[in-house]
Amino acid sequence: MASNAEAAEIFRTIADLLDVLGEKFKPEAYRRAARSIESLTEDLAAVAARKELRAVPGVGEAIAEKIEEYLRTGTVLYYERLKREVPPGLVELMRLPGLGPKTARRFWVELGVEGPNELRDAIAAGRLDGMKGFATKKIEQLRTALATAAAGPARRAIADVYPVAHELLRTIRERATVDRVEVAGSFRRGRETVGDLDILATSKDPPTVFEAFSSHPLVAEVKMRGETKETVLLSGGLQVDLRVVKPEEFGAALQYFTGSKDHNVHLRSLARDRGLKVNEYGVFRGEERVAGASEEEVYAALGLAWIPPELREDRGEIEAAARGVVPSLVTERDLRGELHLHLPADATPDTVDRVVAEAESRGYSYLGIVVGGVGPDGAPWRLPEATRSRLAHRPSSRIRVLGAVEAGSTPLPPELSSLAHEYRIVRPSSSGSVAKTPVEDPASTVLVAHVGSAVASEAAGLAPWVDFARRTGAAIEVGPGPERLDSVGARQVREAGIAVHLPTGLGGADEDDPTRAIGLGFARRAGIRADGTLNARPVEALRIGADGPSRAPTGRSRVPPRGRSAKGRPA
DNA sequence: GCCGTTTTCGGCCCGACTGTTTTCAGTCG
Repeated sequence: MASNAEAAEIFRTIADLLDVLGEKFKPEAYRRAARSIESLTEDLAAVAARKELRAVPGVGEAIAEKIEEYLRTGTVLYYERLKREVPPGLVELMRLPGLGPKTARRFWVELGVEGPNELRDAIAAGRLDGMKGFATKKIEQLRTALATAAAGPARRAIADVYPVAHELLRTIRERATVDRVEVAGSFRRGRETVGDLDILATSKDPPTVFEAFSSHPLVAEVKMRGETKETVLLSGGLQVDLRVVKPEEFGAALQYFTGSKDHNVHLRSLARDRGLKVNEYGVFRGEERVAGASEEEVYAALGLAWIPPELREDRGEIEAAARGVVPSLVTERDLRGELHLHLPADATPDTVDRVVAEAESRGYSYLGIVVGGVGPDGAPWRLPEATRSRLAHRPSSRIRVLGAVEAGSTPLPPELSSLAHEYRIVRPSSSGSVAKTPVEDPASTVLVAHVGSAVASEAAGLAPWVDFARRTGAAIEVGPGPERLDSVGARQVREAGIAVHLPTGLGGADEDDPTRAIGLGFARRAGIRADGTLNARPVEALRIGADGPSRAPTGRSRVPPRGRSAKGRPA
């Protein structure tokens, strides 16, 4: 079964194999194509059918042909040939830390070593002794690399890393003399996974920053320490880089270390064309620094509007910024409420008061609380009577509370019922009464939550949900966790003209709860704006079937079909 | 192998750090 992920993997392996063979520029070309293919929102076969493969960034004539060959036959002859030519173990060797293509090739050619096990044997037999460039320290380094090779997955979910990142930031701020501290890298770009953390600081007293950082209890090992940079491993194995730069360099450094690599490469070649040079210290014309203190300044020096980190993937954002048409993405300030709040099963009236107060303090104007539905065991459930009563008879506040009823109220279309958990119906507590029975009016379906992990990750799996949302006017939820949409799914939804719902993390356990920030990041990576976000709309614009059919015409006239709002405007 | 409001050929980001070097190559991000 052909898939984008498999095609990307083939091209990535081709790149590795070409690396071992000593090719200079081809490997990067294949890697770039692999990255592009991975981030596509539709299946390669569909792109190929429209004859638009060449429009994918990094895909030219040769790679387009190989993609077509893959779609036709399930493999690529060039790839098969390379695999016969180069022992597969060499790719594994290259993935060891500190061991790159040049060294892997030398081991292969000079020692006949074809993989990690043979390298281990060669070291034990002393066959590296006397080899040029390999003294005791280097050999020791290889030994540890081989011993720790069977480590966990290289990239981690951003939700797992988020609390760690904030803990480190907090410690540095409290215990060192710093002016600014930020996390850069793919964390700042809001990617679904991060390989490591890049922390950036400015300080009048850099040693105190390194000291506060490396003495943190989470730090297990200092791997490397220079004058401006330190690399450590946390006890969980996560690598964290800390750099301390001068204030006048902070913007340039933040830009540089936020990436992505493709974005930076593009930016630098643009700079070269204009007689400028960009590095992590600033933008330079000859010896003269023309920008560097802020990111805005750096982009402006290149004739570009500032680009939000989430868009920096070299997918056309630089061209857009050159024309001054960077989309204004949804922000935290745009959110006006929450439509998918679960209270604990034993929620008391006090619980209700607390979340309402929290929503009020955030400046929200509505709160959709799930009052009943079908539980995980398939049985119907409801909030306790006292709690529902509290929802219905609250002291007055600016917050309008809506009662939400989960799946089982309106039949799921047959093609979805096996896939997913639920979609949602929200109904206002107008006249003070929270809905006690499911609403059957299809006009009141406002939200699809939990499309499920298998669905969220594949374009084809999401298609029935997109159709469903189009028919019913529902929005689809984006955010962390296996059952919400990631940024790739979110982009597909936006391109279909469907709105998203962003979780707010209301009632979350602590302030480091990453739900809201991560959901926003995914949505922003997908290019979603406030007008494509259901819970950025005023309560009057939600499609809530409150007062029966008589209100329908008015309701419809006030509520733009969701399909139109996110579409039809330049993204 | 890709790409192009200076190019269809000749470029392809750039600096820090390490280990091994007596001036630098390899790796990494």
